[in-house]
Amino acid sequence: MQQTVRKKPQTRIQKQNISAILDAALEVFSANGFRGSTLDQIANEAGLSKPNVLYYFNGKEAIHVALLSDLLDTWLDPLRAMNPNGNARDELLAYINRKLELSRNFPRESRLFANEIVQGAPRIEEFLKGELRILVDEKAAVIEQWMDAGQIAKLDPHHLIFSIWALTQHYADFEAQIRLVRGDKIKDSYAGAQNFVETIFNKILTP
Amino acid sequence: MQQTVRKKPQTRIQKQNISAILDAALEVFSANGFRGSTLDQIANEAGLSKPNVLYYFNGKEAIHVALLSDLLDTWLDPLRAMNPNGNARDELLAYINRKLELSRNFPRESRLFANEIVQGAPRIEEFLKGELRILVDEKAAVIEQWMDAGQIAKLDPHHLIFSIWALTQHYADFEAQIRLVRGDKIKDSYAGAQNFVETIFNKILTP
DNA sequence: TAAAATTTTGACCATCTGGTAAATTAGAGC
DNA sequence: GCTCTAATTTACCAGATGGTCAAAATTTTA
Repeated sequence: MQQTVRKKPQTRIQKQNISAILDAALEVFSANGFRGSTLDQIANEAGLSKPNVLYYFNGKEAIHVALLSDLLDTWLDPLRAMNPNGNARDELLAYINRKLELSRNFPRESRLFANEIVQGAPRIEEFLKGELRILVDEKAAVIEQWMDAGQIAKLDPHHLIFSIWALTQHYADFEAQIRLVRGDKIKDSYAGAQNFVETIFNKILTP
Repeated sequence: MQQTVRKKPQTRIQKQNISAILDAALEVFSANGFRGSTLDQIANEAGLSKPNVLYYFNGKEAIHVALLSDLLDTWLDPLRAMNPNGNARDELLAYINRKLELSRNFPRESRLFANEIVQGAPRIEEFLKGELRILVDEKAAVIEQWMDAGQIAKLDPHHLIFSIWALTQHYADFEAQIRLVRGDKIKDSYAGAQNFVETIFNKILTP
């Protein structure tokens, strides 16, 4: 029973195929959701046969879990990196920029996440009300202190965090909408995004 | 061949069952996406048998199309209602409030839409690059005039519209995340949302 | 290079799922 | 009531899909 988590070190072939499967699965799951994706699609995308894919993972669900576990970890990083002792505005704008960069560089991961949440987050409920909630509450408290100290405008810190998520992830999750509405006029959906987001948050945070 | 669109007037039973099917389908599709939903689920939710559902609609796709057609029409209304001759700030804030109300009152519709977009908008591509694009470009021009006239801050009007969508729809589409992250502390995901959104857009629009 | 371990494949299966056809039941109009 | 139409059900089917298994092919190791 070979799995991603194993005692023995991975062989060359294992490393290569497991990463090919995960990449293929990310492509397929992010574009079709869990139920909308088939093992055949994933196997095809990975250039392997279906039984061969199942040789490396215990099932469709296991691939999805492996993908999400990898993702959730990195998903917290930008928020975690916000320094309570730094300058309020700088820290928040840096966070916003990290989040926007994440959307830009990992749109498939963002959409994988979005698919989960839109459909009620059945598979990441524990993460959301566990790790994420603790981190958010902690950072919301930090933001509130900054506000109380008059460094930035007084706002609901939780809503502020949500608004950052909404705006930054929108560019990845709703990329299709932006692309089609903007048409061929715009080649890059992110064109002007960083500048715009930075501008409005500067205004929002000004007391 | 009975369809939603028919010459003969609908009978009492038809009206009742078609609306039951559409409501059930909205519930199921918005929670699972198109491929993730089954006719059995819809039939079950509607309290009918599967063949009975197919007596009223030509197939799974037809139900989905009927649902989306109904939706797309109302989706444009808030933006359409923005009056070029009105006061810039009032018009934009009114639009934002209408959009937020729509999310609050029709979260399933919002998620049905979100599911489509996240997965690449295969079924509403024509709408997005047709009707929606025309309306958006038209309203973006209006906003730009307001900006040029100094009524509101100079920003990219398209990005401004996207940011309104991102923020208002976030409360419906990512409701699961908000609910789980906030925990039992908050009963209503929209608590404080209107106040927050209005506050930040007031700041954003101030020259 | 031969044995051992790993990797890949082809042939299958059980279940799910969208959809159909014919027969049966219920309703509306007279 | 009687007839005609509308509505519903029962029994299916064909294809898709997740998954299994044993045999074959390949790679690694001794």
